[in-house]
Amino acid sequence: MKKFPPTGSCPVRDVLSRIGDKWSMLVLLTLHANGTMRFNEIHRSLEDISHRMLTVTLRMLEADGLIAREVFAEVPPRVEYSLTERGSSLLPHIFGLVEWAQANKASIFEERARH
Amino acid sequence: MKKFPPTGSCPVRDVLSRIGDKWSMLVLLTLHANGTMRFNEIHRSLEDISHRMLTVTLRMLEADGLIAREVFAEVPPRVEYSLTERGSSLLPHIFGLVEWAQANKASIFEERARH
DNA sequence: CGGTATCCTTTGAGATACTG
DNA sequence: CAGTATCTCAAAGGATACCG
Repeated sequence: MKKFPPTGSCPVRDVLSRIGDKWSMLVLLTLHANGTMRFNEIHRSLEDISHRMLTVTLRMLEADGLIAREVFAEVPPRVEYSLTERGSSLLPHIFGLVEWAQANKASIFEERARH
Repeated sequence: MKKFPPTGSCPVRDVLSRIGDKWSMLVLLTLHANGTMRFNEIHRSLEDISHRMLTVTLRMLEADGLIAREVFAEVPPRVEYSLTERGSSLLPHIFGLVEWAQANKASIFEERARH
């Protein structure tokens, strides 16, 4: 029988658990859709993310090398975020999920209603 | 600017948040790898999932029509789980993510170490 | 503007015990 | 064997206030 070891010993589970959090995919999607964006642009694009969680999520994505952060020494300050190569390489797979969800959402909601 | 509306109004976010939880993908993966499985087989396959969370996850996947649950009226009881058509149709996209994670895990861990 | 820091609430999830 | 119920705790995440 094929087994799936605990998170601590499985790098794949580790990596996927990071992008599988509440906000990471959405940040990646909006950066892909809109190109380089400033902090508050991303904030407005996602609407219901809190200030704090946007910072946390951006830091995570940056630490994993999925997005790039560029600070401009201006007043008022300007910080721009964009997808890295690695971040871009992940996006087709996210789109795969999104398209599947779009194609299946109707029947899934029907199914739930029966339960 | 392209926007990404809140979960309550976005069916895609809703659907993806269900399979993006801690265990759903792993259950789907093990059912795909091993075919029809009993409750305790899945439990052993995942190793670190709790009894309770396995039940909860299975109920969710069943409610969304991604897995099928068949109860046999025997003593001791036997319950078998298997992927549905819809569940199977999701798997290629999960594999896309897994392969991406496998290909990128090494450089991601390096990147994290620098931060 | 783009953050940090703090506090507080909500959710996720494990442990344990009990049941048909 | 395959659950359900309860209890508990840790982690995620929101609100708010303050800072360079």
